[in-house]
Amino acid sequence: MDTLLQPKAINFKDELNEEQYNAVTAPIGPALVLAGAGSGKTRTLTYRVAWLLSQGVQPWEILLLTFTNKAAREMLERVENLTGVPAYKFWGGTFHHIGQKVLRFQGDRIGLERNFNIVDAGEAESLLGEVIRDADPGFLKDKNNPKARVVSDIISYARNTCSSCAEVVKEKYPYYNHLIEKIPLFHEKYQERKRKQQVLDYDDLLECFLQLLEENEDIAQAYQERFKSILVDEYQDTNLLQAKIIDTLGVKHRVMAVGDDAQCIYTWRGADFENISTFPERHPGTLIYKIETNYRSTPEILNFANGVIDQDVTNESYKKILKAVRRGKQKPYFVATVDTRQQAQFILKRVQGLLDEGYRLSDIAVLYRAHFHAMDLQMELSKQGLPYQITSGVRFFEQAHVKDLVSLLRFASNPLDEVSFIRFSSMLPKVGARTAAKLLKLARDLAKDEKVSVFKALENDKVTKKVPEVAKEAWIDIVYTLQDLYDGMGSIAPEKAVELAINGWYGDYIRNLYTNWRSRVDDLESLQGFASRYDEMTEFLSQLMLLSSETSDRSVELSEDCLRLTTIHQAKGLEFPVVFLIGVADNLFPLKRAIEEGNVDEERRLFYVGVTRAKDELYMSYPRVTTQGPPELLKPSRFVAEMPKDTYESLYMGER
DNA sequence: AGTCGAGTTCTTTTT
DNA sequence: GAACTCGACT
Repeated sequence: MDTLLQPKAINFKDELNEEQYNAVTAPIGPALVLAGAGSGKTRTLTYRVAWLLSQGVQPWEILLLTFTNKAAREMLERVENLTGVPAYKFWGGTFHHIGQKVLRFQGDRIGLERNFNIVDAGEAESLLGEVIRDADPGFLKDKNNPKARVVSDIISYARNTCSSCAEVVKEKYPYYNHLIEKIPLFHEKYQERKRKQQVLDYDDLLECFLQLLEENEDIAQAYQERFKSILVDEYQDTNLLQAKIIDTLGVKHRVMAVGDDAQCIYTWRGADFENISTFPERHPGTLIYKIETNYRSTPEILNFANGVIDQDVTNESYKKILKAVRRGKQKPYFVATVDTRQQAQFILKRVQGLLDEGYRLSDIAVLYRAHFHAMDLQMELSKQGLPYQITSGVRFFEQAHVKDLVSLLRFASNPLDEVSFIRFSSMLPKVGARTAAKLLKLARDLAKDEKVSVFKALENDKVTKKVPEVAKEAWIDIVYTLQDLYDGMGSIAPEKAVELAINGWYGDYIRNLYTNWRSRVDDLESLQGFASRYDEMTEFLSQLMLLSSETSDRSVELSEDCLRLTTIHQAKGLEFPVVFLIGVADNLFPLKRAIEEGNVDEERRLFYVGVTRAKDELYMSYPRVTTQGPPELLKPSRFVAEMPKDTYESLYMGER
């Protein structure tokens, strides 16, 4: 009977090693899979899904939670290839994505409208800034007080760790102890303000999700019954809030958590690998599976990696030693260069050598701790005309012109969203946040009195006469665009809406504002292309806000074969035949700030993640002098210095 | 009161 | 390069 539903016959025993096979075929029930780097974690998860299907579990009864959008996409793609079951049939995505989806349907139970908007970190910060200015006008002017950014960090950390702002201040920001009353107050006002505007920040997507489940027994039960199996990837990087969501959803003891405590690199966002060690207590009957065979790297690289993580003393709970199966080649290189320019030249030269040996550019990745470490390298690459793809700080959807345009759509979709209103209004001459807020209030009052929509009220004389003279013409144009968008909100597709907005006032505006308006219009057109993938406005807008990993690398899209530059955080889960780790010096990696704050162990785990991305060859390098800021002499990173000398090979460039 | 432009400083990691 | 500050201008 169960063979009827089995889409493709898979011989699990033949295609997996014993460790993987045991985890994949674990009985349905709570399970913890401790999978070391390069041990085939994704493969295990993919086959687990296939195995569940073979046991008669339906795709929509499986929930797959990942940490990034990319991971979710890749995983489901592999499942589709393996089983033939299309990816969309599963519930899969980031915690934020799933939270958004559930809240869209059932958020009304906790006071959310269906068309709530999502604000990104920057918008959340400026909203908080406004709240603070309202509650305490002098606060941000005082240099001794934290900036809105820092207050935002404190609040966010508290929310993600399910603790109070007061506790976070006490433990992580003792020098702000005198603000221990104020910050919770800001927090409270901030929550109110968001709710009033029907906007959610990233943390809300998790927090409200949990709240919904906790306060509504029937909804919680429905999901608990629905999901026969919940798979969680990168479990070591979940925070307490996420762990609670999983525990609530998986109360029927059906969670399989997959992770590696040695790769926990998100504690700054509240991740807590204790979630792993206490998992068996919270899920009685948990079976534990260890996968330690590494298929990725050469023994030399693994030996080095094992040594790196061995120095981490905080983390003894589930010690793993990765076992290599590959044959050796050569030890990792550690190269000292004179400065960042020479470091760049070294990489270019070595890349050329690798190409001669038969590697392709796409086999090679350059990894670093922070984006700005790669600045010189970028310049050198451009100069030499070597194609590269960088997943850089500024992401496609975060570019100003994209956000400007989207703010029109967002306001049309949710007219309570003041953040968006202020954004597009501020583009007008002589209009800033204050004037915009005033105009909106005026229009709202008017709409209420005369029982018309806000969009109609915006064109009323009483409002327009408060618009600065120079901005009047543009104002009317915007209002018409908004009205068109609003009228079509229920009926027109997102693609059409984007088109409407581009052809309206905004299209003219950027042509006059930017000299490179051509490429900006191109961006907006690709946004339109992206919109065509969605039928519903709210879905499209949410995706925009949650898909930050979509990058703005239009210059290289043409050539597939190019060098990859990324931060280690973004390289998590990826592998490359050849890896260059740059900036491997104390104060760069580990970062100065991390040393000062005593977070070296997290940096070490991050270093470990970087090292274990490499399959065949690993090059670590550092500049002896940095000219970023005041010139400074750098020493080799302690992560390398503390290693036995015979685990790597030192090279020296330039004069001593 | 609020906007604008010039000049200055400092860059972590992500949903 | 962006985010901030400061002083001038409307």
